[in-house]
Amino acid sequence: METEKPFDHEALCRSMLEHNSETISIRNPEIAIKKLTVIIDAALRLSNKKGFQAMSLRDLSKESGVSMGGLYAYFDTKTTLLGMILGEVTRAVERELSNAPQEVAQDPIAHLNWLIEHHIRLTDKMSPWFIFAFMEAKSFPLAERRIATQSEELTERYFSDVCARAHRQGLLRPGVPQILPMLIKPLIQDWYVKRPKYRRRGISLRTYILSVQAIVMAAILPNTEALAPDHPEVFYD
Amino acid sequence: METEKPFDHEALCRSMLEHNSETISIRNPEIAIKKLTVIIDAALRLSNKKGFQAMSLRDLSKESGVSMGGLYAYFDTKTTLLGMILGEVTRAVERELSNAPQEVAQDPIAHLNWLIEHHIRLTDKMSPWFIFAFMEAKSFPLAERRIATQSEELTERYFSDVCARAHRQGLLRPGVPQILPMLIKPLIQDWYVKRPKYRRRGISLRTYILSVQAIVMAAILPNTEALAPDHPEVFYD
DNA sequence: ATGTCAATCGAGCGTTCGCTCTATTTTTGC
DNA sequence: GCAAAAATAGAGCGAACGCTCGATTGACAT
Repeated sequence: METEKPFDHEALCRSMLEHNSETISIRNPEIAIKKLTVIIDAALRLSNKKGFQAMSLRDLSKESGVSMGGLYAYFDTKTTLLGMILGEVTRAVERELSNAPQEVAQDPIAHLNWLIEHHIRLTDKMSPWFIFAFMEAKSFPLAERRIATQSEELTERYFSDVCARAHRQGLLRPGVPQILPMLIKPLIQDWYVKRPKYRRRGISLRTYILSVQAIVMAAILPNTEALAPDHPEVFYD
Repeated sequence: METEKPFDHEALCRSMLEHNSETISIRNPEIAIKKLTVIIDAALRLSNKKGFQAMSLRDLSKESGVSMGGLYAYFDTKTTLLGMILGEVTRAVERELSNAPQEVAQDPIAHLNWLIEHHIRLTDKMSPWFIFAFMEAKSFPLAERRIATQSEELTERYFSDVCARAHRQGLLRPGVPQILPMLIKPLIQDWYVKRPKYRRRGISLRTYILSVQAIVMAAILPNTEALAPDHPEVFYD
């Protein structure tokens, strides 16, 4: 069973190897990256199907084609494997969302739309990773859960900072809920958390992004009429 | 102050007993309800802390104070226990959201606000149940997962029906995303999925409800300026 | 060819799992 | 007050778990 190749899976595993070199006992990086890719791929597939706890290492061995002993050359504990995947997700978010283009970052409204679009696109490309991080967060050991919480708060700060800047510049209409920045994340998350539903209904990634942007813009901008002249297919007629 | 308690665990467990009488071998209903309440209470506590799969029946026995053999008087399989809880959640949603007051149901906008408020309040009162259903949905066996999916679609239809009615009556502004009804659910879910965060920041239930309503109203109504004259504490100054 | 070491394997270890079953205690009917 | 019935307890069963480790393979320098 072969699934579609995710976004630069190999590059993610290379980064993963660098950040976990002390627990990975394989010396040859080429071999390590190739095999790590196979293992992580299988782990995400199995884990997202029936849960990380329910995935046994014998399942993982069978699905990846790597023996039990082979697996333990890449992690010393099942929990370590979990932490390795989580770490890669948080790194990706920080890497992708922190560097908005200069001309976008100057305008808070454009910046907010940029954050929404790129966050959704990132979670789309890395959806198995984000599904994993979201669903298994509660079973993390305390240390790893702290990291997850901080990552979540970082993401939210991107939104709240840009909203605060917009507010300071007088760009917000009256009556914008103070918790709006907290509610952007769940709007974004729904794309990968309930992805089969959107696929079933034929909702495209582009439509989804435009819709979330439209909702957030309607919530914060004074003049909402001028919003959606292009893209008529996205909206009620 | 006399409070009707439609949502306390005992009433839910009574309903649960009625709907699972064939798998529960206890004859005396009083005993059954009392003990079932203790068991379910413990099961939700343990399961929401570390996941249903990770909760062993020995854990559950210890936490609830009921012996292993005692537990199996109430379910024949661990999976059955999962299904019993899920069934009660779906029944509660259907029961609570299907009967809006006549005067509310006549106005689509008022109806939508009513649905938002009552859905959030329901999930608040039954939050351990909803957290359980949300987090463990993927580990359901196929049959139970079908039920969960149908329940999810039913909830969404409440929103999409009322939006369609509003649209037919010409109450929507131009540029309302067609997938907006799908995105109301995640806005509602965030209250219980990330409840500790909202508690940590001192966000009240009332503030949360008003905020979600404000965002949805801003997304669909032509004239959004008149929205939030009362409740100034909820919004940006 | 041979010695060396990284890479790989999978049977086996101790533990814990879901679940059962008999023994025991508590409640009920008269 | 005492059988009969209902409710409860927890040791025990086979299976599956996370994890280990000595045996085996493959690659390469000499």
